[in-house]
Amino acid sequence: MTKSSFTQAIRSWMDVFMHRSMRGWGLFAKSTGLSMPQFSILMQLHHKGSCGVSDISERFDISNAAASQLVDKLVQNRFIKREEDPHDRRAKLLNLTDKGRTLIQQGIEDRYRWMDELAGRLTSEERAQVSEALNLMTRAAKELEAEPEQQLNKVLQGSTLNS
Amino acid sequence: MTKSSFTQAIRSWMDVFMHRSMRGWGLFAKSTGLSMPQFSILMQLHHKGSCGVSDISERFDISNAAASQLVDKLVQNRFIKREEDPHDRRAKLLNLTDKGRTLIQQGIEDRYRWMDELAGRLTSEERAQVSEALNLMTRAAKELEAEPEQQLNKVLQGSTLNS
DNA sequence: CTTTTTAGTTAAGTATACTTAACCATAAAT
DNA sequence: ATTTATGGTTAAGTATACTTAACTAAAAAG
Repeated sequence: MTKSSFTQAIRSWMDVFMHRSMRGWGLFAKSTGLSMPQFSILMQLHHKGSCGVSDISERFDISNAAASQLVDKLVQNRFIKREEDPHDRRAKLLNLTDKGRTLIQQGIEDRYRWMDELAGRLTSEERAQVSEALNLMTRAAKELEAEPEQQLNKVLQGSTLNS
Repeated sequence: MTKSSFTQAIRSWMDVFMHRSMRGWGLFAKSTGLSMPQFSILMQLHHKGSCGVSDISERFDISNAAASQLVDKLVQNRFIKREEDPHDRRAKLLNLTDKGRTLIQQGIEDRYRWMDELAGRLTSEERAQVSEALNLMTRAAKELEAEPEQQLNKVLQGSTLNS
C-alpha cells in the first residue's frame, strides 16, 4: 500500500464525513435552541467529563469572563451543574446534569443514525472490514489524544498559520 | 459480524473523530478571524460549489436576509464572489475566490495532518485495511448524499425531536 | 504573616448574527 | 397585460458572544 493511496482514501472520507457531521451538529444545536458556543461546552463536558471554568476558556480560546458567562447560562437552564471543588475552594467543578446528558446523547444518536444508514449499504463482509479498520483508528486516536496537550494544539490550530 | 459490534466500532470512532474535528475547525476558523457562520458558508461553497443566496439560507436554516448579510461580508473581504446568474437576473451565483479557496484548503490540510499522525501509528498492513474500509464508507456516503434532500434533512435534524 | 498567583465573577461596552418588515427587480402564471 | 411568486437587498431593532477592567476569595510562595 503506497502512502499516497492511503492518504487519498482518508481525505475523501474526511471531506464527506466532516462536512456532514458539522452540518448535522449545527442544525441539531439550532433545534435545541442553544447557541453553538453553549452547545460546544456541553459537548466538551460530555467528551472530557468534569472540568473547571478556565478549562473551558482554554479549550475554546476565549477569555475567562466569556467562559464564565456561557457556563452561567447553561447552569441557569439546568444543562450543567456548577459545584465548588472540595480540594480547592476557588475552583468550580462543572458537570452535565441529566438534562444536559440526555440532550447531547440525543444529538449523538442522530449522528449515529446517518452512519447506520451508511452501514445498511454495505454487505456483512464489508461491515466487518470497516469495523476492524475503525477500531484500529480509534485506538490510534486515543493514543494520540493521551499525549501532551501542547503538541495537540499545534496540530489542531494549524502550525502553518502560526509559523 | 454482529450488527452490534459493528455499531460499537462505528460509534467509538465517531465520538473521537467528531469531537476532534469540531474542535479543530472551531479553532481554525477563529485563527482566520472569520466567525463560525461565515466560515461555514465558505465550507459549504467548497463542498457543494456554486449556489445562490437562498441556498445558503435553506442550508443553515436562517432567513434570506441573514444569509444575504453574511454573504455580503464575505464578498467585501474577497473570500467569495457574487455574480449575476445569466439565466435568471434575479439570482446570484456565489463562488469561492482564490483567496477563499486557499483558506479552506489550508483548514482541510490542517485537519488531514491529524489523520496523517494517526496513520503514522499504524503498520503498513493496517493502513491498507483502513484505506479499503474508508473507500467503502466514502462510496456509501456519496450514494446516500445523492438521494432526495428532504430525507437527508430529516436524518440530520434528528427526527426524534421533531416527531 | 505578607505577597503574589490562581480561579472565578461582575459590569460596561463592542461586534456579530439574527430577526421582521419594507422594498426592488425579474420571472412565471393567469 | 396584469398578477403573483421568487431571489435578493436594506433598515431597524434584538440577542448573544465576546472583550477589558475591576473585583472577591482562596491557595501558594516568600
